[in-house]
Amino acid sequence: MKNELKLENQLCFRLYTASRLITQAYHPHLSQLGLTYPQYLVLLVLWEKDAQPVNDIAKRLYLETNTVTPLLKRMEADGILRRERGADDARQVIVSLTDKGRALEKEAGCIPMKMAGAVSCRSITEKTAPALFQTLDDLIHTLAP
Amino acid sequence: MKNELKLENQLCFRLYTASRLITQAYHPHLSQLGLTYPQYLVLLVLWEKDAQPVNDIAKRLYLETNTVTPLLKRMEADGILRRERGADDARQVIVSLTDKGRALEKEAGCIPMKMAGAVSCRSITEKTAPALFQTLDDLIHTLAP
DNA sequence: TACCTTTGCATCGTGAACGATATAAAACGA
DNA sequence: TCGTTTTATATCGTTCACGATGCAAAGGTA
Repeated sequence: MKNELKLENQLCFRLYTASRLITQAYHPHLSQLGLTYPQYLVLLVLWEKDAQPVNDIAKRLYLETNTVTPLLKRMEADGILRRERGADDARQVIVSLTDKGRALEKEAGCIPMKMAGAVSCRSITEKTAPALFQTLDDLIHTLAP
Repeated sequence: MKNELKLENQLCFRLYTASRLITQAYHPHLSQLGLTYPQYLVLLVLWEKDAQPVNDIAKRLYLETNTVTPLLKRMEADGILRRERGADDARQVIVSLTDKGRALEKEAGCIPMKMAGAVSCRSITEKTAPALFQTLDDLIHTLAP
């Protein structure tokens, strides 16, 4: 068979697998807080800047609103955030953290350190991480619509 | 807020995003063949070696059988492969390509080249790809159960 | 042989992803 | 102002992922 059709030669499969495995590694820490990984990402965005329209959150995560809307609804049902029609623009829905949502920030504070331990390996060090980040950012910007 | 809780500093978010975007880039080529990306991965495994038990395919893709089984059933319904109980071990289900499944290999042959063009950017070249592959493999082997 | 554990696969429920499509508000142009 | 287009979000259907659990065949062990 053609060499390019071998699993081992595929960048995409590596990214797909690495992404899934690292998300799985987050799971025990996040489920303690009652969160999924995509929900955690939404919180990262809102902790940086509260009260954003759906579209801004979606763009930040490179997701579509048809993915984010149900996600936000579940989080609203869990009492983590509020969804309110925009006052100036009635098309927008502004997403804001509740007290519970803000409180989760402190509880989540320890997660990055725990994860840094989990992913540490020969190839990813303080020294090599910046180049890896740069490569992935480059790839993302090349592919982003 | 803590610096580690910023989206920009997260390896996982980059992998998650890069994986989704590159899978989206595959979509137009795969949908022409009536395939999804995970289905394409299954075919990559079977094109390398036909007639494998479910478990071998799942392990190769770092997936669980509860993900792979429905995937294989859909592909069987599409006439791409066959699922048959193992003769020697009746617990196993052996997955084999049909003529249609084998024929898809030729049609898919051009996909890797097309994708290579799509992901080519400053950071990913013939020169830098091996190091990136090595890093991702290292990460995968660190995280794999 | 009878019991027990392991193995291989499947079923179920939930939560993403995402293409296609719908709906209403806002913006714009004749 | 009225009709048209754009924008912001939502709905729907299908396909993954995956934790939890079920079940039957195989493989020990007493």
